[in-house]
Amino acid sequence: MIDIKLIRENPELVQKGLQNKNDKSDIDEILNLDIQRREKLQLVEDLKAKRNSASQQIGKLKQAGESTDSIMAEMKQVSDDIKKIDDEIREVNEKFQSKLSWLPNLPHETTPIGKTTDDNVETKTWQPDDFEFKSDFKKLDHVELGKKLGILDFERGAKISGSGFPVYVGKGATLERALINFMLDFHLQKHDYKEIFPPFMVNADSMFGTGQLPKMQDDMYHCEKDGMYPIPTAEVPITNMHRDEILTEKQLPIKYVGYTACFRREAGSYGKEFRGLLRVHQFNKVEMVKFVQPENSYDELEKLVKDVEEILHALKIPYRILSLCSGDLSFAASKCYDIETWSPAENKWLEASSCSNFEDFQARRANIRFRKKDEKKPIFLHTLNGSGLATSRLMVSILENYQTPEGKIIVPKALQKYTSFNIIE
RNA sequence: GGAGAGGUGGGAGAGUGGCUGAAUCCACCGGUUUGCUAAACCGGCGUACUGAUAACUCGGUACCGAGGGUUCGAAUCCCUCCCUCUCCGCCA
Repeated sequence: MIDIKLIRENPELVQKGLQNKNDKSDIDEILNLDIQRREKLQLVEDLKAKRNSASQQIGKLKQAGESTDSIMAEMKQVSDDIKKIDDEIREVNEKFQSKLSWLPNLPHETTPIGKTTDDNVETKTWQPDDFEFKSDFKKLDHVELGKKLGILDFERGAKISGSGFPVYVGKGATLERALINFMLDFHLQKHDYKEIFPPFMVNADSMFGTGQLPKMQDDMYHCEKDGMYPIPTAEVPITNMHRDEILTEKQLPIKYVGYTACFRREAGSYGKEFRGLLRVHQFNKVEMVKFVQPENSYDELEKLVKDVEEILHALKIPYRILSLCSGDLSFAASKCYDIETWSPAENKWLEASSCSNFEDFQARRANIRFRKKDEKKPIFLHTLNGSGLATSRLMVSILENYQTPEGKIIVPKALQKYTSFNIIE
C-alpha cells in the first residue's frame, strides 16, 4: 500500500512513479475520495463528541433523580444523524480503500526506467572457471532427456491432474528432492536463515498482505468453499507470519528460508513457453524472506542476491543477473533482480530466481511494524524476498548443462551426497 | 460432523448498562538508593484515524475476536459469523 500521506503531499511524484510502472491509475480520484472521507469524518465526530458528553450528563441527572426526557429526545435525533453519516462514511471509505489497494508500489530511484523486458539491464554474467559444458555435441533439451532417461513424465501428469503438472520419476524425483535439501541446508548453514515449513494454503487476508489480492486474483487457484488459496510462493505464508505484529528492534533482521510447492494458474500464458518444465502449474521452490529496518533494506537486497549466486556457484550453473526495469517490476516491488540460468538446448536464459525489495509496501498492507528506541510510534519495517531457487527452471539447466554426449546426466558434485548416485543413465 | 467452555492491553487476569481506554499483577522503559548486580521505592507505559501547532505537544473520535442490532449511552444485553480449548465421531 502506498502511504496516503505521500499521495496527498506529493501527488505528482506518485503519479510519475505509477506511470513508470505502466500503471494507469488516477490519483485525483483517490485524493477526492480522501477529502470527502475526512470532511464527513469531522462532521460525525463532532456529533459523537456532543452525544458522549450529553450521555454522561444524563447519567448524572438520573442519579440526582431529575428529568432527562428533553435531552434524551434531542440525542435520539443526533444518534439518527450519526447513523446516517456513518453509513455514508463506510461507503466512501470502502471505495477509497479499494482504489488504494489497486495501486502498485513505486519503483526505487535505482530501478531503471523502462516499459518492457527489453529495457531490463544486465548487471552481471557468470560461468564456472572449469566450464566443461560447452563441448560441441548436439545438446538434447530437458524434455527429450527426461523422456529418454525416464525421469520426467509429462503425459501421466496431464492424466492425473492436467497439463503443467509434471511427474518426477525415479532418479528424477530423487534429484529434485536432493536439490531442495541442498539449497535449504546451504542457506541454513552458510547464510544463517531460520527454516520455516509453512502451510501451503492461506486465507484472503494473507493474500492481501503480500499484494496478490486484489490485483492478481485470476492468477491464483482458489478454494471458494473454504476461502483458501493454494500459495503461489512461500513469500505469502512466510511474510504473513508477522502480520499485525509489532516486533522489537532487537529481533531484526529476521531471515527465514522455507521450501514449499507453489501453485499458479498461469491463465492466458499457454504456448511455446509452456513446454516441459518451463512454465508449470505446480513447482517447488526454496524461498528466502527478510524483515529488516528501512535503512538497511537495499544492503539486504544485495546480500540476498549474493546468497542466490552462491548456490549457483556451488552447482556450477552459468547465470546472469538482470535489474528489472520499472515497467517489468511486479506489483509490490520497488526494486527487483532476476537471476537467470543458462539453458544450452533452449539456447536462452531462464528465470530461476527473483529477489525483490518491497520497502514498506507489504508491511503497510500486512501491518508489520517494529518499535525503535527513541521513536514514539512503531515504524513499518521493510520486507524482501528472493527465490533461492525455483527447482523447475534450475532442473532444466542442470539436465541440459550436465548431459554427456551419450545422453546421460552427471549429478552436480554438490548434490551427490544427497542423491547417493553420481550419474543418471 | 455432534456436544460443551471460552475469546479483554506485550503477558496473566478483574470487570454484567453511565464514575471503564479499562482495576491489579508481571514484563518493559526512565529515575532514586546501593561497591557491582539484585532488591526496594518513585514515575512512565496501547494503537489507529482526525484536527490544531513551526515544533515540544494538545484536542476529538474509534478500538475489549469480527460484523450487525437494542439504547440517550454497550467490554457489559440480543443476533450472525470467525477462532481457540475439551469430549465424542470420522480420518492420513
